[in-house]
Amino acid sequence: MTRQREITLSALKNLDSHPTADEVYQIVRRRIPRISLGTVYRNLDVLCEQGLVNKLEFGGAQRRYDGRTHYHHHARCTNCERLFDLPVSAVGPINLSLPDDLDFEVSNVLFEVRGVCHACRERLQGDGPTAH
Amino acid sequence: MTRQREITLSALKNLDSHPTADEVYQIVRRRIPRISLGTVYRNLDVLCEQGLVNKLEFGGAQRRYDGRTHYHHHARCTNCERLFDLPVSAVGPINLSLPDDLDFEVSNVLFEVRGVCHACRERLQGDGPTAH
DNA sequence: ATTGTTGCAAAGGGTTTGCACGTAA
DNA sequence: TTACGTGCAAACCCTTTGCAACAAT
Repeated sequence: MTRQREITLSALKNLDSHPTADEVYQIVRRRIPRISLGTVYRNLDVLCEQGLVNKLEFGGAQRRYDGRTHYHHHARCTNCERLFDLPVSAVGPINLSLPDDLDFEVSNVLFEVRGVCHACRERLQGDGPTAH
Repeated sequence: MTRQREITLSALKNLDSHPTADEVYQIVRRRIPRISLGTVYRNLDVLCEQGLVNKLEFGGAQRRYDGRTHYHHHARCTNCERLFDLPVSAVGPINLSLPDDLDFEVSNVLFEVRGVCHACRERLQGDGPTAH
């Protein structure tokens, strides 16, 4: 556990957002100015393998990282690309019954709740009809 | 509706797989050898906007296109990256109840069933303990 | 000593874009 | 004719990688 890895981890743990690798890089850089983005990527990978951090990959969007590793879902604003945590209770139980003849071994199911967040709705309304 | 766009559309409609843009390109090229990959991308975009085709974006995987536009889910093999259609009935009703204070306007929910397909499981078992 | 990690810079893969030319309406 | 679509190639963005120097055990 190098200084670089340690600080990368604590940056993520102290954040309650879901930063991209580059955002993590910018934060870590304040304490280790010469760290490289490659190192941040590598360390985030290692920390994921160790289960200390989660990698969030959403369709058509940049990868993000999450310092909270307990099981939860996310809502993604398709306007500003921010993510919002959803408690597990926000999504009812999932009943999967795949066709037998498919013979597919499910390992996990990923939800992606997409929509527009509060802030963006306000902004879009303001912009809407009267926009320049 | 140009020849390029027409043939791109029919390529996708005649396929029951979920090709990447490049796979569509390879197919269309057999009939329009000088078509460019850029044109295929642009036409797939237009066809999506017209609702004639669907764009499938999965976390951490290459984008794929789907000529069947009725509502259905997919199972994705994390080994070979192939997609398998799931009838709507394979997934029970989704009950979302987002926290009120989040004030998030949901537009759609995307499922990603991940696992290993039949063919890959067979292959992996063969490879398994006795692999090279 | 040995293995793992770093910074750097370049390569990589998929997708998008600027441009001048060509084609559909 | 006018707007739109095309082929080409370069740009783009995010992520990964090769490498030689360096640090951890």
